[in-house]
Amino acid sequence: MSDASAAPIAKADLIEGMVKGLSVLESFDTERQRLNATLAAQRAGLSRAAARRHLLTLAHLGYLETDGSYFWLSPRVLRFAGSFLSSARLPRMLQPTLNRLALQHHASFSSVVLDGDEVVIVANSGQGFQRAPPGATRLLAYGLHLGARLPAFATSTGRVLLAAQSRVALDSWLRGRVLPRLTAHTVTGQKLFRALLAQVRTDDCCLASEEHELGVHALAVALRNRKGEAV
Amino acid sequence: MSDASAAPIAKADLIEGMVKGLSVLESFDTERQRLNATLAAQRAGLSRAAARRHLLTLAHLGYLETDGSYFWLSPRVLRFAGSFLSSARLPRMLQPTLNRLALQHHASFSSVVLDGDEVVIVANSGQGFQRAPPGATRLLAYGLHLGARLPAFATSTGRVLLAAQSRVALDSWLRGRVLPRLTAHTVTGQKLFRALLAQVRTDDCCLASEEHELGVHALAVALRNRKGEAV
DNA sequence: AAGTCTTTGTGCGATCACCGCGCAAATCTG
DNA sequence: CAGATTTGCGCGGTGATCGCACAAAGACTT
Repeated sequence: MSDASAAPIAKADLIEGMVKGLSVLESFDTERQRLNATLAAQRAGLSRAAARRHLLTLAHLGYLETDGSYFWLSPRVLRFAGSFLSSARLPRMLQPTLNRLALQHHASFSSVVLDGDEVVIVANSGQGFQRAPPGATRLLAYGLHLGARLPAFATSTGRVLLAAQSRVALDSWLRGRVLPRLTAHTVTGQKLFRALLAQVRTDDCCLASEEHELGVHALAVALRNRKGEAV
Repeated sequence: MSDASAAPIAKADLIEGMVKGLSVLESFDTERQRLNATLAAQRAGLSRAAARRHLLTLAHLGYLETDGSYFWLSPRVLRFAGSFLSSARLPRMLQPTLNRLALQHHASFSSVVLDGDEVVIVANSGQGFQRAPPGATRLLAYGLHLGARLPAFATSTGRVLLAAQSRVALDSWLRGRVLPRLTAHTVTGQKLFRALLAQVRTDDCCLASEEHELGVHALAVALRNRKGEAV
């Protein structure tokens, strides 16, 4: 979605079959993991017959598994993740460092990049160590696996990345965007948010306490290029 | 590829656009990470113009990034990995355990599943700890990130999974398969390999020493359902 | 248990999206 | 600077895809 129409390649000359197919594949998201043809159709926004054909094709190619009526993602989709992870130098270089940090501090560290409205975790280490310290507070709970996505504006890492954007890029990002109140502590007003980003720019780091989820505190610092680290 | 034609859904009624598109997306593999239109065309086996259109479409959808002539995977492909990881219970349940094991033993642990000829890493922990022990031998080197793929027959984990297959499934898997000699220690003969699997079945675990890569030793055990653990 | 209503699987014709060709522009090379 | 090679892209024909409609199966009601 978003604003790719502004790109110079807006020749509107796209392979429709693939657009539909990938939108079907994307309709398997975190909260809806098993779909039948009818559900996938309305999620992907196309007719039931078409959705069924696409599901069948994806299953045939091995990206989905099926019991005949329901479909779910197969491990084959990890092929893309594997290719990406081995190609992008960012996660490859950072992973050992993250592991060391996690080991030393008994906390979770992640590296994220911005993708549209959300941040994507591209490298990760440390969840599962929470039971080590006596507190046993289980800080970072679920869903922080690789590839997980969180709203950029409400996370410390996302704010660092947003603060690093150019003025115009940030303006277009904020244009018409609503900042939903995820918890009682979330900063929501655009004015307030801009001030917050300015603060992040001068501090070169960002602390977010329970703005995205209650009980979760996070601190992020920017890398010369880009990266975030979460506690 | 392979033999999916044996499936009951062999109605040969597939969405061709998506088949081509995904084969383009898959042509970005571990050893070829940046492609231009011409290269992608011959890798995916279609005409240059078609490949270009597919690349453009994928870039438009955000799965690829481009500088105008070359294309590479964007972090968005991790979306699928994220969805899969949050849907499959296997990696979700195992991750904390793997982390604990890695922390306690200063070694790497992975959980894998079988996908075609290869095993895919679905959960992982511990690489990067190699510098902790005095030896500093850096055992498990590169490429063992999530989604990485290794030939099943030459890895301890793959053999455990193969040994757990039914007789007929195993027969069809082995039919006409060549077991290339990856290192001087690789077991290659079909007869020998079958005997090896039988041994694995009785031992319920498998040790592989430098059969896939020199300097790498691995031990795998089966889970009630399925899983492997690598050192 | 039978009838009825909802949901799912699939064939068919019309439509239009895609393929490959070929040319022009750009880039590299000597 | 000219030749050789690669790349970008418009055009028309062709065949793949879409949505409809029907049939079968299941679910629910009374």
